[in-house]
Amino acid sequence: MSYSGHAASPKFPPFLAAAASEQTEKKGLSALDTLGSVCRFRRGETIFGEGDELRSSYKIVSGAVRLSRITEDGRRQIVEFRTAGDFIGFEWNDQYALSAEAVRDVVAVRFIRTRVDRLMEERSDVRESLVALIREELRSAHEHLITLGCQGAKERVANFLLQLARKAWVNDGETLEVELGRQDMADYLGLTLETISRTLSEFKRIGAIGLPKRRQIKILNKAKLRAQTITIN
Amino acid sequence: MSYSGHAASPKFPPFLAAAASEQTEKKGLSALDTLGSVCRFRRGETIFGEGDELRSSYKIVSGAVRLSRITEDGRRQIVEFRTAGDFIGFEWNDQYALSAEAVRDVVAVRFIRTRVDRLMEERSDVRESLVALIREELRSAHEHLITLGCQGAKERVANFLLQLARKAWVNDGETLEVELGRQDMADYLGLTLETISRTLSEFKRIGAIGLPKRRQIKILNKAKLRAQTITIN
DNA sequence: CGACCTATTGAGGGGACTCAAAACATGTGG
DNA sequence: CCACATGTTTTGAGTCCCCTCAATAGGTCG
Repeated sequence: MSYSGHAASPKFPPFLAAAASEQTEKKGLSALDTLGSVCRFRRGETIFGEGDELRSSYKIVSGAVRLSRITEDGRRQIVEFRTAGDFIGFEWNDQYALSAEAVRDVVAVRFIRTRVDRLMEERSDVRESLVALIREELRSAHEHLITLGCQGAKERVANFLLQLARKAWVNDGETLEVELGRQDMADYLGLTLETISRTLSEFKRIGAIGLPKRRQIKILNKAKLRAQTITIN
Repeated sequence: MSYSGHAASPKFPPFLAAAASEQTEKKGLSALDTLGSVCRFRRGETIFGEGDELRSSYKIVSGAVRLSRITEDGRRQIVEFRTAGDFIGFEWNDQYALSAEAVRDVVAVRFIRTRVDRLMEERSDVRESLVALIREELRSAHEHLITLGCQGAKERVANFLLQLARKAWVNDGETLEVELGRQDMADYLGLTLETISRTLSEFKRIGAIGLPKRRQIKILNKAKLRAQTITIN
């Protein structure tokens, strides 16, 4: 992802604006650009909570966010991770259906809901794009259902890594700069952190991945990983 | 569910029209009524297939439908069951993201997609209602993710039964006329049919449910069932 | 009645969980 | 810079839950 000429500039607001705008255009939502304001969240901070009144939505400029639900008895299911260029909080009406927390430091653009609603009424293209966003979320949830309903641990982890590699997590060539703890991966994949750890260790043993340091995963051999996603059964 | 005075009438089309209309109004989609045509599907019949071009959407008048995805290697995940009053095929654009099959004989109203689109452009209330439908689907998928990601077999089955009881499956007082095979329940809950069978047998043993005959489940004690949904952990 | 499909029940095995300890990172204050 | 405290990750041992395979029972339909 190139930030045109701004990457070298130390000035922050114009840099962010450029990055934000570039990302927004891709989803046909450049009309939003005029009504957002930049904001920041520290790692671990809550952006919004499940059940809270829905006042604002966000576009992520940098960092990563986890969207999750907690059951009454304290079990957590992470529904999705969102990264640079993704939108959060647009998929509901009155209140947030999921909690959003910063997995690592996040820069985002905040949109006041009432203004978004007004824009939606005026511009059918924005409306269409936002509905497309919800549809995409639904598609992704269906994919996730298959993971949790049909797959074994190795399949889940391997698919997850390949999924991350396709998204914005890739740093240089193949190193995933995943600022994700084992517990987060576990809660996303419906496993325990020990199972995640063991599975990653095994992938490392067979040379599919490398684990250079804490919270970094290097994809060494996609074919071997893909082989793990197939169960002979 | 009462069909006003028509229930006694043997004439079919007006009866169906009344039932259909009544159900549609509840979701703010009565404007659809004028452009639908009644159609039927036998048990097991495919209504539409995943990946097919999206030409029509449906409202279910009676019967039940399963929405599912099949993985390349043949595993099936049922995403949702839909019954009388529910809509299917409205949540996507170009092609169906899920397959729909009749679990038992289905009477439905078919809506040609192009006409629905035209109506949506004209009437913002219809548009709103259809987006609300997608949102509801998304909420339901999130609920399902928790089931598959966090719960044990007994919890899944117990919750499922209570869920059915809340929906349109109830016949008389408490007997669920579930025209669902064990395999369907298994594919919905991410279990095997043997586990479903064993779990139901145990619920029967403790007096929570009765299994009067094939494909009928009688809820005898909701409290006991609810107790099964809680794991002391 | 017999063929077929679905459901139940049993025995055994395996995969993921639980509990626990050790290894490793990261941050803090002396 | 080191010593220490804290939090995360890895690894091990043992258990349990659910799956697999297999046989039996029950229902339905010709």
